[in-house]
Amino acid sequence: MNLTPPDQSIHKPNEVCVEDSKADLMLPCFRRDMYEESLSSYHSAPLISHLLRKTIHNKRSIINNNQLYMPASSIAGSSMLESRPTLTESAQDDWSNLSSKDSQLESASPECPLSEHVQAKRARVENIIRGMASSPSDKSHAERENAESEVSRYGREVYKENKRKQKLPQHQEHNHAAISASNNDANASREEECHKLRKQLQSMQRLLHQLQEKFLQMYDHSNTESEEKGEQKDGHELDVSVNSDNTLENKDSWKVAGGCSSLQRDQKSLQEMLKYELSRAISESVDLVFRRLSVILENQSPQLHLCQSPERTNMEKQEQQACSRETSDLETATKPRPAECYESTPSHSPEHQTEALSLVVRKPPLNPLGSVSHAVKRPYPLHQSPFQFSHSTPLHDSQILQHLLKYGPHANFSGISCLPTSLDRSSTDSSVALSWDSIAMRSKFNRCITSQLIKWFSNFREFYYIQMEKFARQAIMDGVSDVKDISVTRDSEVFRALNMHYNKANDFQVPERFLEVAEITLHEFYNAISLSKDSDPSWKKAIYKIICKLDSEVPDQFKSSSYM
DNA sequence: CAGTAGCCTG
DNA sequence: CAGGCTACTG
Repeated sequence: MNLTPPDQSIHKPNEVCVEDSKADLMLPCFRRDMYEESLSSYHSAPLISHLLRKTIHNKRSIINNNQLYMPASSIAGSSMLESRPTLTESAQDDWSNLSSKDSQLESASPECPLSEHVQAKRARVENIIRGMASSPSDKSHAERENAESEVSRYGREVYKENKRKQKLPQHQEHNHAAISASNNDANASREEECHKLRKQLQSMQRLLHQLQEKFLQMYDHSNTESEEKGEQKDGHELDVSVNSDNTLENKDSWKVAGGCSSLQRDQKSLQEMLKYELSRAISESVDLVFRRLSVILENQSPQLHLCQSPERTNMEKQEQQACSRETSDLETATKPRPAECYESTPSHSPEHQTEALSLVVRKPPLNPLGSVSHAVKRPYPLHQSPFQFSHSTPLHDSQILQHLLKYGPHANFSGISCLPTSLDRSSTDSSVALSWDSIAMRSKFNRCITSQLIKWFSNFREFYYIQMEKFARQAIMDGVSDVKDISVTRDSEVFRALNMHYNKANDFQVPERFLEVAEITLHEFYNAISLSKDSDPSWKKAIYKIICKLDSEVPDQFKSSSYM
C-alpha cells in the first residue's frame, strides 16, 4: 500500500523552501530575541560580540581616519600593489561597505545595526583575539586565564545588567531610577561600580596592549623599517580617552579621563561611559588587528602569486593548499602564510568577496541511518551559476562537511574544490577571511563541530522516527490489517516525506537499503501500536534497538580522533 | 562527575 | 533545527 498521510502532516516543498530562505535572509534584528540570541550564538566570545554591537558608530570614525592604521609605505611600497586592487584598498572598501551597510541598517531600524555576515566576521576576529591571547608563545597560562576572565567577568556583568533591564517593566525601571536618585546608598554603590569599571577598563587596556605587542612581535620581522616608522607616525597604538564633555577620542596615550568631579556630578553617566569606552576599546583593537593583518598579508601576496606553478590545475593547488594547512597549528595560522597557501590575482575585485566566509556549518545531507551522503546539495538556486557568488552567499553545509570529512577539521575551507575562485584564492580580502577562519577553526572548533553534528544526527533520527510512527498510525487508521501490506517504495508518501527532509533537491540517489530499513521500521511501529505497546512510555526503545542494528557503519572519518 | 542520549519545547 | 532538561553510563 501507499501510505498517504493527512495533508497537513506533510511538509510541502514550497513551504519548506520559503521558510528556509526566509530564515537565511532574515536580518538578525527581525529575529526573536536577537539580543540574547546573538549573545549565546558565539559561545566562545559572546561578550565581545555584544560589546562590539554597541560601538558601530565608532566604526565610521575609524574608517574615516583609516590612515591611523595604514602605513603609507604598505600602500605605495610595491608596484604590484599599485597595479591592482590592494588589500589595503579592499580592506577600506570592506570597511566602507560595512559602514554604509551599517548606516543603511541603522536608518532602517536603529535596533538592528549589524547584518549577519558582519556579525560573523566579528565573531571570527574575536576568535583570533582569543586565539592570540591564548597563544602559548609568551604569556603564562595563568596570566592569560586571568586576562580572559577579566573580559568574561565584565561581559557577564554587562550581560546581567542588560538582562535585568530587559526584565524590568519600564515603569518599574523609572520608579527604580527615581528611588535610587534619592537614595544616598545608591551613589555609594554607583561610585563603587564606577571604580570597578575603571579597574576592568584598565585591565582590558592592559590586555589589549598585550595583544598589540604580541601582534607586533609576530609581524615585526616581516615589516620594513619604513613601515614601522609610518605606523608609529600614524599612531597605530590604539589609544582611547574620554574628554571632559564625555565624547571619546583617540589620544596619544591610554587614559581614562573624566575624573572625580565628573564622577560625582553624574556617576551614572560616567558608569555608562566607562562601559561604552571599554566596548569601544575592544572594538578598535579588534579592528586594528584585522587591518594590520590585512596589510601584512597584502604585502606578502606578490611572493605568493609568483610561487604558483602554472601547470598545476586549480584543483590540485587547492588540494595542496588544504593539505599543507592541515598540518599547521595555531601559530602558523596567525603567522604569514607559507607561499603555497595563498595566491592573489588581480582579476577579482574586492566586492566579489568582501566578507569572511561564514563559520556557521549547517545541515549535511544525511540519511537517518547514520551515514552521510557524499552528494552535495545545491548551494545556489537552479537558475544561478554556482560560481556567481555574492559576498552574502554562505558556504554550503555539505561542502563544508565534505571538506571536513576529507581533510579533517584542521583544514582550511579554501581547499574546498567547489568554491568559486573569487572566494577561494583570488580575493585578497578572502585570504584574510580564510586566515581568520583557519584560526577560528583551531580555537574550539573541533568540539563545536562535533557536538553540532551529534545534534544534527539526533534531530534527523528523531524526525525519521516521528515520521515512522505517524505513518504507522495512519496505516492502522486506514484499516491496514496485515503488516505485510505495508511496503515502502520510492512512490510511498512516507518516502516522499523523508526525502523532502533529507534530500530536498534530490541531489543523491537514496540507497535501496534505506527503503528496506524504512519498511522494517514501519512494520515495527505498526506491530507495536497494534499490540498497544505504545501505552508504555518507553515503548519506542525496543524499536530503536532493532533499527539501530540495521544502521550503516559510521564513516571512518567520524571515528578519527580529530573529531573528538 | 563528565559526557551523552533522548525527550520536550519553541 | 537548536537549546534545555533529565536520566543513564563509564
